[in-house]
Amino acid sequence: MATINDVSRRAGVSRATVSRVIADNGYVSDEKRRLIEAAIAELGYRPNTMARGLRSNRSDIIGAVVVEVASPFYAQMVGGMQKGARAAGKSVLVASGYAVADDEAHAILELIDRSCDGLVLYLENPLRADVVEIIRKSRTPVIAIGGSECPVATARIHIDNFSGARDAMQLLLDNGHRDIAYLSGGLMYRDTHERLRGIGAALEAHGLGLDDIHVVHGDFSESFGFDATARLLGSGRATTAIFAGDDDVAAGSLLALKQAGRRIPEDVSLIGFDDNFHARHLTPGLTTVRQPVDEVGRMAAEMLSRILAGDISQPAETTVPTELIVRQSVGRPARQPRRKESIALAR
Amino acid sequence: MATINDVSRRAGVSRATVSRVIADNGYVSDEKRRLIEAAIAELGYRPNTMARGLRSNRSDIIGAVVVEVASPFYAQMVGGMQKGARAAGKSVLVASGYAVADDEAHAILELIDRSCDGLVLYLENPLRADVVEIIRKSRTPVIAIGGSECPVATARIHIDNFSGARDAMQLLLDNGHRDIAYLSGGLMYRDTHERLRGIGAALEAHGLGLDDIHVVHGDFSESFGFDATARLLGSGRATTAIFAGDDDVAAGSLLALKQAGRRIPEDVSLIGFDDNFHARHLTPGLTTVRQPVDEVGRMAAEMLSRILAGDISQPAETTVPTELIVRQSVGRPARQPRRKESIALAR
DNA sequence: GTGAAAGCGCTAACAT
DNA sequence: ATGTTAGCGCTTTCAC
Repeated sequence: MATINDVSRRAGVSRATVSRVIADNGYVSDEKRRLIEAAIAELGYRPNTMARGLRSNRSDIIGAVVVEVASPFYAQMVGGMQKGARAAGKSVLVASGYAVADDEAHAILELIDRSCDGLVLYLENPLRADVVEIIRKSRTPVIAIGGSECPVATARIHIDNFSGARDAMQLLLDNGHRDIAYLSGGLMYRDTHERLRGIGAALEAHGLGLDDIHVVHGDFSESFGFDATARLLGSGRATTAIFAGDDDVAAGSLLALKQAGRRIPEDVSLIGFDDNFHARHLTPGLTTVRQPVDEVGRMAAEMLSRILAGDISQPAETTVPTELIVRQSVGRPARQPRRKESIALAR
Repeated sequence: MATINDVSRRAGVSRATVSRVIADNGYVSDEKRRLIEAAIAELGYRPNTMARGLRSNRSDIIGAVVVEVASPFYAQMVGGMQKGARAAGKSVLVASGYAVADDEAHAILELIDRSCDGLVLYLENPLRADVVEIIRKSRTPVIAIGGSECPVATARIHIDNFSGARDAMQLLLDNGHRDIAYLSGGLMYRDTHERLRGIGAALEAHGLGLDDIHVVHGDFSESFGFDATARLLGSGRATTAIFAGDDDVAAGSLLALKQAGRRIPEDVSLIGFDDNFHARHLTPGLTTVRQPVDEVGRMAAEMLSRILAGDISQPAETTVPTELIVRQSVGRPARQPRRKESIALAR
């Protein structure tokens, strides 16, 4: 492999001048520039990223920690980051934190060790103290997305779970539902709390409170959706609508409803969260709340690039709106002999 | 940030000895080792990967090019690679090639420039000649997965599309179907050809040939599935079973069938390929062929690690089996007045 | 505008 | 078993 030395010799200039051409900074006369470019082409020279990084202390790599790259949600986010990073001539190195504190710590350390210029962190656990220390020392800018608190974040991108959940709940209420179950994700997630607040706000607007619906806590998984729904149906509780913590939960819930012979939305309405790839492929199409995941990823990478370029005029906190996607899984509840007021309330 | 110099000074040894401890090679007395480890801990020393890489010409990074990280199929594959790489203490740097020759070339060059120790390539286009040259020169080992030819591959992992397609077609034939449409992916993919061969083999075993079914060429997309199926139905052609090129195509096909009021599998049977996440969530559950994508990713990373460790006893070519996943979308065709032999043949 | 010189932090011969 | 030495390929003052 040709080195910068070979190029400089061939072009009859010093290494410094070649360096100026590659990095495209400093003054170089047109003549020498042409000579150098010719030499580069002839030799098939490619700058050595390691040597560059060692010397300049930059790697042009953005490190990203997500919960699990293999899952569509995060994969899309990473895809967005790649696009944003590419525009700035940077690459993305991803590590999965598997929502486990030590794995997350491990992932971050790995990225720091690789001299990532900046980090995008989607964590599910509070940062381990030693990791906080190391990030601080390394002076690496950090963009925190959603998830848990992050004391080292230079900026934060945050999906508007509050409004998303509020809109979803409002849709159910506006349709006349009053016997509603919310299959919530775990309380360790900030998302969960925010969504609960959003749900509370929607209920309040209808003169109700969280106590008036049935909240079940579990996790963001299909099996939770299935089990919780099966239990719900078995309990004999009147439920005309289910709000699932996310689309995976909704998929499980849907399966349980179908197995129990319930029609959707005639017997039970169902609404999800995320607008996963499969949401529209469920039958009926799942009404849900879209989180603009790819866009969030792109934004994170772009923000980081700007920060790295020395642009400090970054808002510390950005909120990205969600969008209600109406498909076929929500309808009006059937007349319910057991609760007269539900008819009265349904305009 | 502390350097190896700080550590050596603090421990009262030479840098070389510290290096031996970090890299865990060469002889170091227990006493000095203890001293060094203490110094490392006290200083919070972390080796600089760039310096290391520059000197040793290894990066412990595996580069991967897939079609598109954001898509669930490749995301899972990358997830598998991460797992395999992690076991060997390596990281995975992913780039997307978007199935565009120049993007693929660009992605590979980027990974090579980053001094990846090895590459895992899932490409959809023949390698550009200059890229072949550069990979050769860099002497980077390459694992090629599926897709197109790759003249620089050290080893090849290959999903058994032939058997998968053969099994799927056989299922249809065994169920008594004779009026079958195959909604194929593009002919530029090796996968497509192999599946066609598999289909041919199944047909042959039943005394038939490819001419006896209706093959439509398109791409691996939901919209192709929808359009092709709509056209099929509009043509008045008798079709009792549709074999979709992949599960996305199947999803589109299913939608078109439902919109046309066809019952699945009573009126038309449907089979897919991939076993995507949503395959089981379609209604009815989609019978399909599972490709063990994550496992392929893991294998690729492990193989590469072994090759990098100097283990040459690698089989040059590995084939990973597919698995027929039987759900509810395939059944026996209804009696067909138009073709008596289809009843006779169905044992 | 260009070159000379000095290292970035580490590893790998080689010597002891 | 440990230290000495000589760079890996590049960038960046600092002169001129």
